[in-house]
Amino acid sequence: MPKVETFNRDLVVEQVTSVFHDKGFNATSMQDIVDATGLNRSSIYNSFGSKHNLFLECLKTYKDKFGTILSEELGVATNPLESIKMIFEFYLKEINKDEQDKGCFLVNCTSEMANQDDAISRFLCKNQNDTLQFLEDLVAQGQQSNLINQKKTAKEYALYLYSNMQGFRMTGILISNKTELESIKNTIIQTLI
Amino acid sequence: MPKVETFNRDLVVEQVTSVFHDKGFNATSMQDIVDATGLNRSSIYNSFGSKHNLFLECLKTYKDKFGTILSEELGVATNPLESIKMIFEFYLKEINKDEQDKGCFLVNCTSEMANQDDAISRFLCKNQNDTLQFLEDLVAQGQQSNLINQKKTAKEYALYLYSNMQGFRMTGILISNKTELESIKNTIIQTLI
DNA sequence: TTAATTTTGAAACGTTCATTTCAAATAAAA
DNA sequence: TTTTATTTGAAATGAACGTTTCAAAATTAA
Repeated sequence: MPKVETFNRDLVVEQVTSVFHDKGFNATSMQDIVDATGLNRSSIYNSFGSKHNLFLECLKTYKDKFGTILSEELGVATNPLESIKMIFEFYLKEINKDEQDKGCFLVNCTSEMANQDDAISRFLCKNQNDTLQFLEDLVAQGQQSNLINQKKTAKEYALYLYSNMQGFRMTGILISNKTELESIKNTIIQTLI
Repeated sequence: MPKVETFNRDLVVEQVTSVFHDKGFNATSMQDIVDATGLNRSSIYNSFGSKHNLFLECLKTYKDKFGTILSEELGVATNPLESIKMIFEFYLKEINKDEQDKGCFLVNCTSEMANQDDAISRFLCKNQNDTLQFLEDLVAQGQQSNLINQKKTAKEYALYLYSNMQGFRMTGILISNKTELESIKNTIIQTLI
């Protein structure tokens, strides 16, 4: 029967994601991917189909991993407002970790490909809607317990927070000053209180 | 003496900007640029030097044009808070005009190239600092006239607004609903009052 | 141990890339 | 009108692109 894939698929996806995240889809060549993984071209095509397909898999894995880590972190939150704070603190940590100022893979992908590639666009839209729903639930709970003001509806605050998440990630590309970024985070939260 | 350029440089830059804005730097080929302008390759190289140089010129022109139009619009503002509101209303109009959901050329460029290209990065940083200073001045004036609260310093609010400008432009790529976008704008302003 | 099936390595595929070349066309200065 | 400097058009440059090919190597069920 068949010889089986010898490489670690998860590891390969992680290595490729790192390249895509750094350079974007279009600036990343198949040669870059070969170099980053040490795999042969034919192994990559055999296992992933195409550069585009490989990119999509990286994107999905990144989103899942990101979501999982975030969920874990939010587990210790004592209330919904605390959860929202922790989301931005999580982003802040991500920005500080990001020494090459690559920004968020998902945000970059939106900027580069949302208007060019239907499959990517659908994925990003779905991800966006999930995030908005998640935020709306959090805000609604926060408003019920009077931790978050009622000047706006939960849905409106969800949109506001989502927009700020993207802006925060973008801002982190050119601004690395921790104090400045923390100030932005605090100002965003101030709106809800 | 010399034969003189027959084409309209401003028009050409505008045509090329449109392509770069739509597809980004890396996905735009020299052939795309030839097609968009109707010029010959050698004319382009003769007049602009390289794809990279042409891109930089487009970026600078975009920024200048953008800044000029915005300044004109802000001319009718009755006070600093009104000016800030109008900035976001201007962005809102830009998003609504943007039927192909291309997003902001400058934001997209930050996402695609800030961590890859020193010349571009320097330009973007300078532009960012100018914008931050402009916002800080506006906020400071607004605080002096008690139109904007003093929960945060002018500099902190400038950073917050800058981050929101980027987020707003990013959000506009995937969200086209005018009401939702307007709600985001209002929530951002609410923070200052 | 053999047969069946897949993954691999290395090379090649045709296409497109950004850029260059250079003679011909052009236009203003002399 | 001639000279001089420059822009053009068309073609070519070599390198890099994403993808395919195919025989050889590898693995496991029979």
